[in-house]
Amino acid sequence: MPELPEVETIVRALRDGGRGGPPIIDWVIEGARLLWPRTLAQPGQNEFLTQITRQRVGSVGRRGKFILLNLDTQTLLMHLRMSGDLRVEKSYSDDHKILLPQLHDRLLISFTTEYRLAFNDTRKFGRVWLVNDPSEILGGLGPEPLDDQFTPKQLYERLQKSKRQIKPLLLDQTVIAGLGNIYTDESLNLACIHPLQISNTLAYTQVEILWAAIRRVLKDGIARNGASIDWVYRGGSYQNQFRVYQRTGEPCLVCGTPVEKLIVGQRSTHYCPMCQPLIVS
DNA sequence: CCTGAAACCTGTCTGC
DNA sequence: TGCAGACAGGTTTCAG
Repeated sequence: MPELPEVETIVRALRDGGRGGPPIIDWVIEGARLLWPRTLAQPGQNEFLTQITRQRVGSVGRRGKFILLNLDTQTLLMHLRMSGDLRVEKSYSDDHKILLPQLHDRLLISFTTEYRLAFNDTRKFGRVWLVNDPSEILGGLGPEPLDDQFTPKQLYERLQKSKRQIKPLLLDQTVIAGLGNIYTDESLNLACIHPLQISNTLAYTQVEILWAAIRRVLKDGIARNGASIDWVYRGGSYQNQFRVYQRTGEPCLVCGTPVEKLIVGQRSTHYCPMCQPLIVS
């Protein structure tokens, strides 16, 4: 499911309330139930359950597609991968019975507030880490695209360093953090760049346009609470703004040419062959 | 260094 | 109706 805008939407809901649940800031963890052991990447199950108990949620953050719960002495990192989602809900029914986990719940973290955080993940690709130093997991990530620190020059230098196709490069989280298949296709279309264009052939002007396109698309995605596709993600309406993603055969909104699809790096890739020509030099 | 394929999983949709 | 196959918002690992 989630790329940067969907993860940001979830993070804001944990912080401020929303998506059906109250904020979890300042809540104290009472315990945890691991329903699918492989969801826990680090540490072992016993250490995890012991260490997380009685820690307070000081703040909630995001880095790329990672969700960060900053606890008293440690950080809980969560990555939703393809089909993960979080719910904040009551642990008990009105007659004080513990509510059963929902289908595909993989981890339940209960708070002393009688609420719990459910990590739900149909495809079981999602992972959580409880670590002392988050940089051990997040250290390799590229820049945050919406940060003030992130400049066109910075993007240009990274693209110049590589001769890879631009689409797989933008999906590489060590190059730039947070883009996934949807927002990469949308960014490249907005910037009029072919997904197979070799990154170091892009002129600085084009990279400036791409930089602006990436930020525009991500900000619009956040403004609409992300995109809901198929059965996976709750809320979000950015799917109604798609310019090319999943619009194969439909007319380009700019020139009317049918949107084409090809496979790049094993990922479906949607683009307008007229607006996004491959420039061979 | 780069690309492509496979693996990790379950569910949905399409076409025969 | 049933079933095989393709495909899905991500990442890692391995072969060439």
